Amino acid sequence: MTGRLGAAYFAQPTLAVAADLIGRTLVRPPFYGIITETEAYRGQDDPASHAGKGQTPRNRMMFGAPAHAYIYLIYGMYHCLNFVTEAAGQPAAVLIRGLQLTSPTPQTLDGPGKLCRALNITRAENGLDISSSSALYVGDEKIPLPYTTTPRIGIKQGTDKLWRFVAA
DNA sequence: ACCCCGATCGTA
DNA sequence: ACGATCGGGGTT
Repeated sequence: MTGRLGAAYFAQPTLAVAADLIGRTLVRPPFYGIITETEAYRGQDDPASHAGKGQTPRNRMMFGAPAHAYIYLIYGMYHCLNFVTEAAGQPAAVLIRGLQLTSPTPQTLDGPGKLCRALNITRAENGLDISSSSALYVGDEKIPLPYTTTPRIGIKQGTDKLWRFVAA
């Protein structure tokens, strides 16, 4: 008997969620995969975050309720999947960067753009409530995986923070 | 209206 | 090391 992670889970501090998601199962029927890489982004005191300079039409999901998807287009051709964290009004999210697919075909997805491309995730689903959607959610079972922390990838500010979490 | 550039990726 | 590709956001 398994369930899913809901609003109470994603309302936790962003760093804790980003670390804890390593080893959990992302469900995107017909795809299942173990989350192997994440990054934390917070609006406050985080110049690397989209929400670092306040709310805009693009980043508004980050300011909303936890357990919703924040999906945006990057470099004109790739999408990035995030899960909104912390309480509504507090801008924060966790970027899902790596997945070890187990079904329907074993495959390593290393990189947020590749991940979204493989799972057919686009901003058409921006704002999706992953606490109730059957199209996308995170299972509550967990495989304990050791992980390391590093600076986040592809940013020019905030590189001093070790907010990237990678399964060892 | 214009300009810059990005939480990326594949190829060279 | 570099080009693809385009929308967001700040500036004129």
